[in-house]
Amino acid sequence: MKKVTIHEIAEILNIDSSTVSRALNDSDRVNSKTKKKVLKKAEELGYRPNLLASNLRQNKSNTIGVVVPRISRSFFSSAIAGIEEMAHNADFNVVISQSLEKHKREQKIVNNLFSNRVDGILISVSMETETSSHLEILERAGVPFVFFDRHCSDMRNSNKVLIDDFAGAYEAVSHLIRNNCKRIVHFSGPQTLEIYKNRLAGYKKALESYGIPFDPKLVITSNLMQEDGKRMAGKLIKTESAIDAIFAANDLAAIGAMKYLKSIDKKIPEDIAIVGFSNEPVSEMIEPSLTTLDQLGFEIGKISCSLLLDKIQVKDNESENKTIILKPNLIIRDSSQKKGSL
Amino acid sequence: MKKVTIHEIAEILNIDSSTVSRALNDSDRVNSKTKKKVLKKAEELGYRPNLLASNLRQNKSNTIGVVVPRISRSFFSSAIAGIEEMAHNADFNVVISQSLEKHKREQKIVNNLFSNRVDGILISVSMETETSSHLEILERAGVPFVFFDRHCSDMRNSNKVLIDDFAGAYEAVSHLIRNNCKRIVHFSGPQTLEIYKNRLAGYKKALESYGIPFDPKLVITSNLMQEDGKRMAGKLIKTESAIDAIFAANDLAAIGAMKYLKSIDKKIPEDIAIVGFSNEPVSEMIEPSLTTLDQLGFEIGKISCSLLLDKIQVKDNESENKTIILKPNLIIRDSSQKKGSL
DNA sequence: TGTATTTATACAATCGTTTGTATTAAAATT
DNA sequence: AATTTTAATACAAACGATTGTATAAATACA
Repeated sequence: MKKVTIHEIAEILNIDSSTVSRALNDSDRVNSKTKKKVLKKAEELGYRPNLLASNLRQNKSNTIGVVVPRISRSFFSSAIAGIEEMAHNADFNVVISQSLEKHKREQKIVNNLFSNRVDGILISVSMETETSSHLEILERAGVPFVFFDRHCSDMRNSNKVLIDDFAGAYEAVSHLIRNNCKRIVHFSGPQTLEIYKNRLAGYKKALESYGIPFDPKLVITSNLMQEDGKRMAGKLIKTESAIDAIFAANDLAAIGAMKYLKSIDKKIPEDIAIVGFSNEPVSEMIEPSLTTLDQLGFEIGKISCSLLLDKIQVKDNESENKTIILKPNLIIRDSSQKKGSL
Repeated sequence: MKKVTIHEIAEILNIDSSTVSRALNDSDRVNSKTKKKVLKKAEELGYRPNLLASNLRQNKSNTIGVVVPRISRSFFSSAIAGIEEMAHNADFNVVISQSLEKHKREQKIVNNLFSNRVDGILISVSMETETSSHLEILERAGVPFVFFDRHCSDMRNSNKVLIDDFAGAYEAVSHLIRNNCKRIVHFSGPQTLEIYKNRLAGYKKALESYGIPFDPKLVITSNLMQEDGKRMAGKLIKTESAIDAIFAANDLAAIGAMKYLKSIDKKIPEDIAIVGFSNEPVSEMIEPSLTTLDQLGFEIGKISCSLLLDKIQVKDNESENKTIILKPNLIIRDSSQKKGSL
């Protein structure tokens, strides 16, 4: 019923607890016969080390904390898979928390991770997060952290692994243009988030490159839920009859639009071509399958974790901060390829 | 750079650390003026309690551990959402781990949670897990745990919150029959798993209730991937031309079948009605939207967490173990309702 | 005024480890 | 045989909080 400690083992074997500790940690300061006795007794009693005590003493936890907006989003669960693979290889534990896009919860989580003395933190901030003040505590105490995908732009000097949203958007829109689309709508997200700003910028740049004038009426901002996609598509069809493509800043909004357009008998991609962003699993299941940008979740997870582990291991805490940028992959499916195009 | 402790605060204010501790915990044994001084200084120095030390001393962590096969499965992420809601209300923290369906990893996770002295554990076991031996350590030390959805059937007496797969399948098939379906195919899963056995049994029972003879040729077992669904549908169309409905033991296989049937111009639900199982998000996004059984992930999460919190709070550890069984909800969508039926 | 009570704080032990230093006995070296 | 070295273990102080008990000063009561 009570939890077994090294002291009990020590008492039973009539040796000191420090010897038991060293035996369990396979130190060469203890005789191999004693080691065997200790190991046997520990096994027998079902001994499990108290990591609270151990971590407290050693001032490290061999654990990294991960903070994401939602674990259910495919990009984030893939990233977590990558993080766990890398961390477990290095014999680190991983604890996962989700902010549910709330800044308050994110703040609480960071404080809690810090209070539990994790060795480092990987974070992708919530939509509500505008400043990095809740991370100051980490800087002050020298706890290394790495942003992935979403970062705090007010923090001039930080470690981050990002997706090149600009390049992704540019490629997506270029693809649409090469498929003979001329009036291309962009569904954009909250402009507080860097990523949506960059996707919008990539959209504009692509238009410019191909000599298509930018029309602000074709950019609509929302929270990019499926319902938003439907609603926005509905509004557009009424006011802008000539549109021939939609580039949505996420898949959900793209799918919402697609459903609405199908319901009013628009053909996709013949009448209106659609491209999403994120490569959610659903994007290849719907019909027509959705062209989208894969954000390399697993890859990002691995890379950012490896960067964090580097920071943790070199205690030289003034090592240069790093920014790594990955280009998303355009996955071309059926929703964007008008026949007769190249 | 160094982490702030109560001792530093004590030294600066020239008081004892025990007073600082009591001040921070708002004890009435310390003068309100002193409290204010302490709080102000703590804030100023960016003090954050060391929970390793605090939990060690108090022999509790206010944390519950959650073990699931994969966080990316919608059912599990919903369950986690339910767990977190309930836990946070009760001021408990939640740490999430995924076994990735590996028994070895599950074992490691359980040991690690125990070593970190979580107050209780919620677990849905991996596909590979056949016995409960890796949970003995919890029983021995009196750490309460609750199974949800998937449990260890070798453990005679345990706390668990389960889905009534039999009833769900029965309801799904009854629904098809009431929609004038007579030759109903069942896509079943690995018979090693309780859940698939029960779904098959529910299917049989429904047929029996409505006086439809059971035909073993209409039951096909696979791993229920999307490809399996396609393949099985293809085979069936060739050999059993009279079929008018499919009840698949998961959504993926149902969607695979649906895609194949659409590709050969079968009308759904007019020619063939389809029902899935699990209510994956994609099931309402595809067309026609898929009738399926919702497994009440959020609900299960809340209920099992509440059960666990009860066990944690009554230290009387010989309180009766509980089994709670929830009936899944049939979500009727477009894929199963033949027109002209009731 | 002297004693009892209250209030505010200090002291010290504790949680379960780890780890530097001290101790003792045995082995190796001279 | 005397001394040094090595090996194996014991002792004790940490890590940072909590908490029971002791103490001192201030207030209340007689």
